[in-house]
Amino acid sequence: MEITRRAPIGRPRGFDADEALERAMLVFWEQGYEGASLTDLTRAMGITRKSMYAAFGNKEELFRKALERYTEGPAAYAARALEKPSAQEVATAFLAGSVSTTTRPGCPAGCLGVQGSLASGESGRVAQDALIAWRDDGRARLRHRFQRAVDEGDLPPGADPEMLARYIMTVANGIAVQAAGGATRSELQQVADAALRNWPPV
Amino acid sequence: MEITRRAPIGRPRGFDADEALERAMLVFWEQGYEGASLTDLTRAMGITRKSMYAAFGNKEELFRKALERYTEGPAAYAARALEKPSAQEVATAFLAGSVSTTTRPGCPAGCLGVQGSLASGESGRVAQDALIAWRDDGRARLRHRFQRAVDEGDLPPGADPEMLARYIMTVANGIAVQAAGGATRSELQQVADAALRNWPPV
DNA sequence: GCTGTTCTGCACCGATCGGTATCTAAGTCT
DNA sequence: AGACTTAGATACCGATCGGTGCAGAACAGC
Repeated sequence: MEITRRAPIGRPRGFDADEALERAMLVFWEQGYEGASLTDLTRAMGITRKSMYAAFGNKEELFRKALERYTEGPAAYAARALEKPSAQEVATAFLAGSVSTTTRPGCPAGCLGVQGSLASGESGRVAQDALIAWRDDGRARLRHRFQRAVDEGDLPPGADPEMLARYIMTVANGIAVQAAGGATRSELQQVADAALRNWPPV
Repeated sequence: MEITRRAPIGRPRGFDADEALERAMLVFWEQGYEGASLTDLTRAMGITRKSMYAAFGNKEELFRKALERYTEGPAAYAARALEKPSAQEVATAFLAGSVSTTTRPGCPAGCLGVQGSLASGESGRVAQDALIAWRDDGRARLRHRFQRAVDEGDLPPGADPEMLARYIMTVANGIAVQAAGGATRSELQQVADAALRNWPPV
């Protein structure tokens, strides 16, 4: 079989799909899944409903793709934090990234992974479940990282990676809620610092 | 002028308004403001749209009244916590109440004051603002209580009531998000305990 | 050129949204 | 009894919801 890598047949689309997805992500971030209508979304994306459906499937698929983009964009601080050399640095960077992303000027306040669909009616259930899985995934990565830290002696043998991961994720979620309510970056960084003051020593 | 306290004139309503409001609160709690349609609400309340409008005004007013009921019902742990004799006990009771209310069997998981309308489109802005004010109020009460504790020597003179209040509220908000994602009561109580381990000593 | 394929713009779909008009039933008042 | 007031049921309102059908425009390969 022969795989050809040519220009796609047919009329090329007249918009940048990446740019459109970025705009959609911002609308979901600010208004949540149910609060963002197709009219809001396509207006921000600068395309028609038909083009959106052709390029992204439907509203649920668009949300999923916006969430992926969020993970690799504004929420990339999480992956970077996990690569820090010590558990203490992981936790510190994770919370600092959470503070800075939820209070970034020019972006919606808060976290898409929290306020995108925290509670919803039937129509938003898919988005809600996607975000629960997203947060669970983040927590699992923290847990594995802390388990590794225990194995490597970076955390004391009695440390509980499961609980520590949930603790950090809980504080990050709380920071997101506070940011959505208008808390400032410095106020939240103080909170993050306080939350780490009892971090288990080596 | 003479004020008469008689039975109201006209046909008496055929439903218990308190009971109906309780049911509406549960729907808002589970589905959020925008996710709860009038059909969902009135079906759960067991009354018609017309009766709901006559008794409660409109959807926004119904939400506000449901939030009041939530404050005096499921969220009454907050007021009780503020009356504890020491700041340490206030913080401990506040977080324990938050854990137990957000994970109560038979009630929706999470906190109405968080997931009721964390992010929304234009139509949910009123509810969103009401919840921001609700959380701000709770935080202000904690701050005043902690300020009193500083004045009374219950907290060290260097303690920052503003920051401590925001810290406790942030952890409580995070607990609510975690509960909405299915975290169990014992898991969250561990998190609450961890969050208090660095509480400023006397 | 022509044909095939895909994108765009617009009108439109049925369903549901929050909210109401109308009529009748069920009470209190004089 | 009869006037008055309010609750309840039904049907309905215009607007908006997520999602499509259709005709024409813009590209590829031939």
